[in-house]
Amino acid sequence: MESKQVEPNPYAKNCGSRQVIDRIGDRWSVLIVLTLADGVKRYSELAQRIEGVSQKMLTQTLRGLERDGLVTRTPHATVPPRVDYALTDLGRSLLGLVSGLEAWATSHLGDVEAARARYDAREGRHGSAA
Amino acid sequence: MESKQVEPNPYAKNCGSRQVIDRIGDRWSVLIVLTLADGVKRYSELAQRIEGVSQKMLTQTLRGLERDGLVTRTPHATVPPRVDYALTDLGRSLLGLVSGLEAWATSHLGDVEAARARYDAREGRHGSAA
DNA sequence: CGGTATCCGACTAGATACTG
DNA sequence: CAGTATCTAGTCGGATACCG
Repeated sequence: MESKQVEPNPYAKNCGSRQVIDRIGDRWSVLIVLTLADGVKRYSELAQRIEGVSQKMLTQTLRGLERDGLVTRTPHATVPPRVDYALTDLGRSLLGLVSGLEAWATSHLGDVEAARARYDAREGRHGSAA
Repeated sequence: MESKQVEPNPYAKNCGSRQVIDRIGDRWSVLIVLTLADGVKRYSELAQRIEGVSQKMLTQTLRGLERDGLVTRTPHATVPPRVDYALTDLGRSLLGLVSGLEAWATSHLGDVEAARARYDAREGRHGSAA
């Protein structure tokens, strides 16, 4: 078989690496992975910890992460029911990157907000007072 | 709720750091920053290099990045017109992270695809054929 | 060339109601 | 407790048309 393995290129629209970037970029994925950083969590813990996520989005994102092999889902047949979520090795391999993202967001938030304020102030003077 | 300056916390829905994560997470933002990594580019070069982006999304994302202080926009009053885009220092500070993202996506693409195939195969046996 | 404005369809995400 | 199903509003994003 001579199907050449071209290197993954996120600029190419058909390349799967773009899907991977999409998943990482997902607003809830990042927060979920971050929340699972310090160990296994149950569904309700995630829901509580991640402010503003709806049940639908939480479940949906969790399923996506599970599908991509980043988290494991472990249901317990107890009553009341209980489901545990944890990072896989693959998920953990992403942790450094994701917490780097959080760190960047946290430390450069001020810069970004200042830049926005500057830009928005500029909007007003398009040549005429508005 | 809280006018006190608490430390940025992406879990809190009102915290700006979530907006920052959103911007980074944006599918086109990542690709644009990556494309600008090796220097200034003009609008048409970006459009060409980033496959599948529409003019609307390219301009819109570029404006967002400019507003957030990550890229500069430099129009030249020549004919035909020409606009150059480049990363700011802030934008460059993000480069390591973003290319780390690309590297992760590239190197773990196979794992993710395998996990997906495994998961999807599982779907078929929910107890009923479908 | 490098946009902007508008229209409109497709997908997203939230609220709600119900189930194992 | 941990979901699933459904409905719907809002947003996103592509195509098109036109301007500086």
